[in-house]
Parts: sequence; C-alpha cells; structure tokens
Amino acid sequence: MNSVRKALVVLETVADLQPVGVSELAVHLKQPKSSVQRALETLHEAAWIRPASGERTRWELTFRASRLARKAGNHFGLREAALPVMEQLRRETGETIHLAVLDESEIVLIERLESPHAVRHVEPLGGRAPVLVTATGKAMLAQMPEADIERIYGEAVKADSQASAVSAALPLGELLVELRGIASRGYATTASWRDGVFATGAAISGPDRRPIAAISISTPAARATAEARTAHAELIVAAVSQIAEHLN
Amino acid sequence: MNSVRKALVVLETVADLQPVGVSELAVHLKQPKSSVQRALETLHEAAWIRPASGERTRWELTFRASRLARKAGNHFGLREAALPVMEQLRRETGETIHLAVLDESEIVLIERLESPHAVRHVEPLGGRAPVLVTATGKAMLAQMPEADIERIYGEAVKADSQASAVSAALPLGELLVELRGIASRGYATTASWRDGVFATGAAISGPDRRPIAAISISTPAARATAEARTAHAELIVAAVSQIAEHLN
DNA sequence: AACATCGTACCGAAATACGGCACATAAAGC
DNA sequence: GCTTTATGTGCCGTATTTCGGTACGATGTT
Repeated sequence: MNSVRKALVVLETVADLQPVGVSELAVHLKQPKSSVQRALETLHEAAWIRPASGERTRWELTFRASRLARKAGNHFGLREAALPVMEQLRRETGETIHLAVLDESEIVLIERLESPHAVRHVEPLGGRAPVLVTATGKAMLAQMPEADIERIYGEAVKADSQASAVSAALPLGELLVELRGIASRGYATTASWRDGVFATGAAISGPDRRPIAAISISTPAARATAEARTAHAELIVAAVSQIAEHLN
Repeated sequence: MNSVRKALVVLETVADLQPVGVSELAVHLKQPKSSVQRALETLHEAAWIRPASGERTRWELTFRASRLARKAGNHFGLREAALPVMEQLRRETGETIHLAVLDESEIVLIERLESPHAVRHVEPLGGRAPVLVTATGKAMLAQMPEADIERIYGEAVKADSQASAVSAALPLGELLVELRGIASRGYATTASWRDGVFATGAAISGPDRRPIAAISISTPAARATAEARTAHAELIVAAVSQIAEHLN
C-alpha cells in the first residue's frame, strides 16, 4: 500500500510546515506535484487537514490527530489512576509532580500538578525531553530489557547529535550501571536536565513489569535538602505502586 | 485514493478499540479481513501502530499521532505566547487558569496553571467539554460568523443527545443574544459546567478576528464575589489582548 | 506588461489494491 | 482428549487505481 505510506508522510510534513501549499510540499518530499495533491485531497476528504483560515491554497491540520493522540497515551485509564495519587503526592511534598510516557528516545509530559511555591519551574505540557537526562526517563529505562535499553541509547545519541543536547558524554557502560542501581532502589534522580532543578522519578509498571509511564517530583535545588530527597524517594516509590494497583 | 481512506478509518478504529485484532476490526468496519490486514501491515511499517506488549495478535497506537497532535493545537507558538501571560494572571488572581481550543462542538483543554488554594477543581489535561456550557467555548463562539455558530450549535445538540449533557434546553435564539452580549463585553462567564465552579473566559483572536483559542479563570463559587468577578473580567480581557500581541 | 509561481485538471500505461479462498494455529466447548 | 469455533496469515488472478508527465488558468511579483 504505497499510497497510504505516501499519504501519511504528507500528513506528517503538513504538520511540520503548516500552513503549507502543494508545491512547497512537493519539493520537500521530492515527489511529483500530482501525487502530493492527490494525497492532500484525500486527507482533506477524510477531514485530517483543512484549508488554512479561509485561504484555499494552504493546508493545516485538524484535530483528528489529537483525538487519536489522547488515546495513544491513555494506556487504559492511566491518567485517571494517576491523578489522585499525584494530588496526594503534591500535598505531601508541596512540589511539582509530572506524569510522562516514553516515545522512542524522548519522554512526553502528559500531566502536571504544580507546586504552590512561588519559586518553581513550569514545563510546558506535551513537551519533550531526552530520555537519558530526565528522572522519569531513566526510571522507565531501568525497568526495560537490556536489548531495548541499547536500542534506545542508540537512538538517543543519534537524535542528540543533531539536537545538541546533553547526553552524548555518557558511555553505555556507565549508563547500564546507573540503571541497575535505579532498578534496585526503585527510583531515579537527576539534576542535569534543567539548571537548578532536582527531580526524583519512578516508573509505573504494568503486570508484565514493563514500564507504562513514570511520575516525578521536581524541586528547586535550594529546597532539595538531604531530608527532602530521602522523603521524596520514599513517597514516590509508594506512589507508583499505588497507581499500579489502581491500574490492574 | 480509496486505500488511504480505508487505512485512516482503520487507524481511528484501532484507537477506539485498542488493543484489537484483525477479525474484530473487520466485523466492526464490515470489510474483508484481507483488506483490513493489509491496512494494518502498512500502518505498522509506517510505525503508526505496533503489536500490543509483545503479543503479535493485537494492535495499539504508537506516539506518531501525538507528535502531530501537539502541532495541530500549536497555532504558531500559541502555547509559548500564552503561558507567561497565564502565569501573570494566576499570580494576580490566585485562581486556576485554563487554555483551550475548539474542536468541532467541543473545547479541548491544552494547558492549565493551578490555583495555589487548597480548594480548587482540577480538570484533566486533554479533557473535552461541550462548547455551549463553558466560558472558553462561549467566548470563542461569540467571535465567529453567525453561520458557523449555527452549524456548531447543530453539532452540539446532536452530540449531546447521545452524550446526555446539559445544553439541549437552550434555544438557538437565546444563545445568539447571549453571544452578542459576550462579543460586546469581550468576555463570557458560566456557572453551569461544573457544580460550584464559576468561570470567566475570553477568546484569543488572530489578525482576522477569528478565534484561535481561549483562556479562562476558574474559581469556586464561594470565592466568586462581585468584586472578584469584575476583577477577573477586566484582567482576562487585558490578558487576551496581550497574548494576541505576542502572537503577531 | 511580461514573467514566475502556484494550484488544478487530464490521461494512457502499468502497477497493485482488492477480496474470495484456503491453511495453520490457538481457544473454547463438550 | 477430541471436536469445533474463531482468529491470524498467505496466495492469486482480475480489474480497479494509482502514477507522474504534461498542460492550462489563476495569482501575484518584478
């Protein structure tokens, strides 16, 4: 089904370049205009794209995709199971709580409850971050089979080389040692993602012990005392097992 | 491009029924198994779906869709332009601030900054609500041409009849009057969406005066004094014009 | 006013999507 | 344990469709 593959690529390219016209797409994709336009017409009929704000010459995405997206991250009531526990965590710690899932070599932030403190860092929802430098990312990695870890590590360094992120300096060997420690402790920490932010994360695992998502507690370095760190570690380990129960 | 249309329908059905197998899909779609399976194979190669947790017999969505979704709601830096202003609004009011966009007859919550108060209502991110009973929804409607309003009204009552929501009692005529008032004031209010929650909303408009998104201030009824209401109204009108400036 | 660029329509040749059928494997029923 | 039902997968000939080169009209640019 070659046409489907092409149409999907067109769809993704429209997402990147919107609002965009036929010719521009054709050169980007190195495909004949005719084919691109046929794909556009079909996507339009299927209501995945629409003419941009009245103009009949440029195309943009509709919300068809985002309807799917919600379900993609929805691993069967994950949000519903996690939110109350996250609420309680925030009450107990007074810090910002994040819920994230894994997408290839990145984590995606899907829920957030903020610290009531004036000093805090707000991460945009739906935002992405490299898996190797985040507490949630490392916590999830630690629960995965070694083969998967190596594959994701490969993707991450490949992606980072062009995105100029932080992780490249970390050899695979050291990472595996760190992950082994995280797996036995049940939680991960990081201070290397955002400056001045210390985060404690733990993975939410399904019945097959594969990680579904992860939650984290983020705190400004100034509040990350030794006592706070140990408290956060204990609380988050309890929280993820509670969420996993609710998930069934 | 019939195959593309079919493949997209298959994709959406997988989203609804995941994790799901070939045969179940085939009966749901009233299509031959062969065709459905070919579509699944193609979607798999394109990495839009994957076998569910190791099993090779059930399919689920990947995050390919959610990558698009973020851009669908991204109307060119909307989130980046809105967040700082929303931050300021929250500081000034001490209440929960929402950012929502319109999707057919529903609004979709895409950002949220929470009230620091202990008493507050937390709406899940990505959540949807009927357009006619929310402050954000009415604020956006009020900025649209009458033809669009009528179309959306029609969709809304159709959707509500099967979703058993609140709006059906409102005749179109009354709605148009209310929207006219909202348009001239520049903000909308509601108390009829969540019990005990009073919300003030205003639309963020593009250069063509069409609504792009809307923000709202949600407060428990107990804190919604007359002074608070007028303060919120003034603040939110100022906020949306500020965001619109940042958008260019 | 001449030109470049863009979106759209047409068309013959060839690729491939189509769906019925059959087989193999796994669950369910007795 | 054996039969029966359901499910995932492979095959194949026909004909429906896609494919991309080319051409035309509209738009706006120098």
